[in-house]
Amino acid sequence: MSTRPAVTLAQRKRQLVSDELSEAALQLLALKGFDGVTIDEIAVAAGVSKRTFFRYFASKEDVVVQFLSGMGEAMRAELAARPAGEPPSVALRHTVQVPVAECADRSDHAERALRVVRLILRTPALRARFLERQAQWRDDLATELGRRLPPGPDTDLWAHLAAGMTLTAFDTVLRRWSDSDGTEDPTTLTDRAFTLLAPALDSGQPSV
Amino acid sequence: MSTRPAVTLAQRKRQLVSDELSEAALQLLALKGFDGVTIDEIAVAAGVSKRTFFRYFASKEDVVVQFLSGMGEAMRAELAARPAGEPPSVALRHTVQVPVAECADRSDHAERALRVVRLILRTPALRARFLERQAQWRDDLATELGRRLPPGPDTDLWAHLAAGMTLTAFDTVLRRWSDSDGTEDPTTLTDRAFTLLAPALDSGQPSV
DNA sequence: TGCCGTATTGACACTTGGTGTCATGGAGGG
DNA sequence: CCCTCCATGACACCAAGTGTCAATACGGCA
Repeated sequence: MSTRPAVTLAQRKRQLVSDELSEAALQLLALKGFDGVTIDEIAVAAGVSKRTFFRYFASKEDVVVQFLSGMGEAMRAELAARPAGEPPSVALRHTVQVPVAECADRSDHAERALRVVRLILRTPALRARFLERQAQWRDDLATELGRRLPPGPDTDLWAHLAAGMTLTAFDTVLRRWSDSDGTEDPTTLTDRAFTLLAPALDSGQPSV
Repeated sequence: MSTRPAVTLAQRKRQLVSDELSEAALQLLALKGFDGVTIDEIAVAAGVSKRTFFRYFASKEDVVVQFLSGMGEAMRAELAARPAGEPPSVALRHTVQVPVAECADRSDHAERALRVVRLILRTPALRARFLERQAQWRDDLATELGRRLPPGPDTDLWAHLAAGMTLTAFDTVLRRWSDSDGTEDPTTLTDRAFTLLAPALDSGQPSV
């Protein structure tokens, strides 16, 4: 066959185990709550040993949070791709819409996302990890925003605040979406949020 | 003697143990890092058993985070005390200045605060707990803001976003203060941040 | 003064999260 | 056919928390 497959069999096997673990964990956690499930249970359910679990995930929180891992990079990439002349409020709104759209579309994937988000928001340990991850995204967005601006004394401060407002909007939308059990449309919610934020995002830029 | 002292001897003893524990923990954690200190060490240093430690603090993180526990309530109270007619940006700026002022004043208390904040910001587990606590404060500020506004369809959304912006400003100021080793003045930093946020805080209120 | 209910504590055992180490076994390459 | 690499499981181990129980000290009361 192909002498040099783009993805080796070992890699696919690894992915398979990871998926199995993820699946088992989400199933059990949603069913019995975060503290009601031990890692041994998850590992056994996935047909591996506890030690192997920790070769795929750094912690119990990690299984859940890694489910949303792509969002940060997706947002950063979207922001980087927005045209330079675009007003910040528009660029950032589109940035947030990227992960939000994943929740908005009506598919089994979206339904699973709702379950995960609900689990995160109502479990303090998970919520804490999620916020930590958000803080990381905030820094990434801030540096990306810094690239779009002429350097000035308040540029860095403004970038961090703007990134913070953006993530605040994201977090708020996510919570309302979760609390409403997915009935509220996160896309229009995001638009409304950015209407409120726009004055600061667009006119608040430092005047040297 | 007084037949019914306002604070009993038992209560004072409890406070004493708590202080001793806090002191020992902060000392050791700042010295050897969060993961470099076991709870046994802290307990022994304070002259109690590990079991007693957990009767005063829920977790290792809790010792540190509880050090800042007053801030949330102080902010909520300050916001509640601001005059009703005051523009949101002014009221919220003063709200943030309350905890910031504790860092700004040049005293041994402020120096200790700097050590604690630095420890929190550079320790992922502590940072996560701190963000969790901030999320709580955000909800509190949001409900307090809701009281100042006429009820409308976007009032709740606006309140959460405004509270989020406020806490973002707080977090950003804290980080710059910590990164600059306390040389940057957090008070003026806060003022600058709210100058940037004011357009959204004051004009962004929902029109029905 | 002597007794009793209550709160604090230390000791101990136990569960669970998380890590280091090693031996095994299977897949693929020469 | 052998050799190397990598994933895995088994095991021991540490540290975070928690439940339980006995001892002790405090405060009220007769």
